[in-house]
Amino acid sequence: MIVSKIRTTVLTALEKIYGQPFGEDAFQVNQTKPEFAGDYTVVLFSLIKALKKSPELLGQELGEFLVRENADFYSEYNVIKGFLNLSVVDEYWMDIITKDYSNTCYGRGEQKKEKVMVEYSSPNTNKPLHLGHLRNNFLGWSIAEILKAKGHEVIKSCIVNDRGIHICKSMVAWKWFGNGATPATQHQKGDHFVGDYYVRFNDEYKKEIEVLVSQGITREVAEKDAPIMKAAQEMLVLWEAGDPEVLAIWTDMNSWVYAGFEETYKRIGSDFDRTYYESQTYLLGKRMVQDGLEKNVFIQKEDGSVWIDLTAEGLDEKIVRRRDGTAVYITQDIGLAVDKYNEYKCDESIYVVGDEQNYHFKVLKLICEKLGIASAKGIYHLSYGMVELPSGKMKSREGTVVDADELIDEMISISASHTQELGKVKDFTPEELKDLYETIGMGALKFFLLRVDPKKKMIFNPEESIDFHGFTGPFIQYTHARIRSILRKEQPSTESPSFTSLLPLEKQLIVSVEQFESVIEQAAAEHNPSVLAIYVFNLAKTFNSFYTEHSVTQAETPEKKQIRLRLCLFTANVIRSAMGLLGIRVPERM
RNA sequence: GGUCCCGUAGUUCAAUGGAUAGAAUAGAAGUUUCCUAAACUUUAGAUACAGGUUCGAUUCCUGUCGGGACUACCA
Repeated sequence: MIVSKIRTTVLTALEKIYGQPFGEDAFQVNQTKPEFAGDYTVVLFSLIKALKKSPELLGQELGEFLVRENADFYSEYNVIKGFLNLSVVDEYWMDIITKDYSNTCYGRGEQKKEKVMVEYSSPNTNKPLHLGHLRNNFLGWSIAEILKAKGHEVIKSCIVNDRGIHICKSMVAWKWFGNGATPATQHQKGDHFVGDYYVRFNDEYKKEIEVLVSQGITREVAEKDAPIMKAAQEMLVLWEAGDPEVLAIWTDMNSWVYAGFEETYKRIGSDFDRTYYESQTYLLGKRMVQDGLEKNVFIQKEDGSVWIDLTAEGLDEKIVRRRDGTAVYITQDIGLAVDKYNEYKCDESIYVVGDEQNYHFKVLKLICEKLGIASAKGIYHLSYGMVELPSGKMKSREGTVVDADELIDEMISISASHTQELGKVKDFTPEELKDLYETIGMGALKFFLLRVDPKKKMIFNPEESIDFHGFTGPFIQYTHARIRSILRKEQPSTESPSFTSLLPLEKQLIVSVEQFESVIEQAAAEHNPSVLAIYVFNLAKTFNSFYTEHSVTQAETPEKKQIRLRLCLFTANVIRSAMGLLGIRVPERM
């Protein structure tokens, strides 16, 4: 990577000129702003105290030394205030083009020893997926791929939250109001079918509370005593006791949901190496609670409920087992952490879960540490912001959600109508068209959700459809299609072209292409796919400027043509590769 | 009440303490006998407010105002 090469030469120079060693991060190396001459810039301010030099003098001495001692690498320098701008010789860039223009694995790292688990998606089996889940799925999948590209061994996992009081809620509603209906009888996708009963439960629950309140009961008591809520709680106890009738309903309803999920996962490209089920991890969790009780990590209250006291850590008391002996959410997460470690012994275990659960994961990590679970220190909560509507948070219970299946359908149909309007692919077969519409529609959707820093909450306005122009997936896909169109006409020859100096836009393009490796590194280190999205957009933009300004097939000279053909192939490879890390396909034509 | 997060162009997003705060979109004006105009070029437009730290603050600290999350025997 060029930045580390520059860093090394500067460190060597500082040592040789001033006899002072500096650390790796003693100064910054940035790309030079376009309004100044140079490729990369060394920021000198951080060095002036230690060297007792003015920034201008330091810059002059350093620049002069670098250009003299590394004449095969630096061509010239200039100093403006505390900024040393360095130009790299064209031969260096030509060399990269010659060496890697057809390398489809360009920028990917060496195999490392680290083993990482990425848990993502983690659906509840009581409702269909919505836009928030899509952000989770796209992020988790992308981060796993980015870590693979960095060279890590990655296991994608999924915990299905298939038990618990929330599942019992939809089960009770189905039992009371379903009259034996099934997705087949209602011609409905299974996850949507079950989700409707979850909503029905909450509607009935609210009604019951109002009735009780009107009878003079306080709201707090009413919320506890509402018959439908009691029924759900009783059902959970029966479920944990293995009651055959309850288990039968549970098995049926879950299988309906799974069928629905499978369809959606297939469309969005989510896949898992290992799927865990909460119904199988909660027992281990309960054993760990028992274990912790004996170790005095947990305390039991008079009513039988079990807690952990985290007030010394600045947190509260947290329940880990209910009064009636049933497991809560965190109980199974403790069991799962143990399970995962025993099975894979990963160095790091990443949980892709929304930031509303920051507290939960703080607690989980603390509990695991206190219980002496080996994997505790490797637990990393990749906390992402919620997707909100202009009116605020989406709530499944209140039906204010953007349904994943509907949104995907809409994106694909918009991409179809755009494509038809432009009429560039009239010779495509119906199958090819279907594939193209999906590639573009999903590309727009995935890019939309991944281009934003995961940590930040984002706003989605359902009134305005997701864009297909500008900073979008289709913009980049289109750039790729244009390049492929050139390459269908002509391929770069395998003979090395003779050296020609690079024009500014050619230079800009190869500089951008070269950054791919360091961008992967940054994305992996920050667990942040958005840096890749921003990068690949800028690369495409740079290519489009180049494309408008310079003809490839009609280049000024045969040498120029060869260089440009290579730049085209190189750029197309990096675009495909970068988009691949975001889970987005790029078409040959569009 | 306690803990934490966020306030950047009309809008949606950028900016490891660094140069004149970048993009996209919406607005205005242009570009197609020439490799795909889902493109390109030009233009106008923003750091909530008040202090502090320093060579330098969107970034760090304090306060004010505004918004949000968590603090469930929900998951």
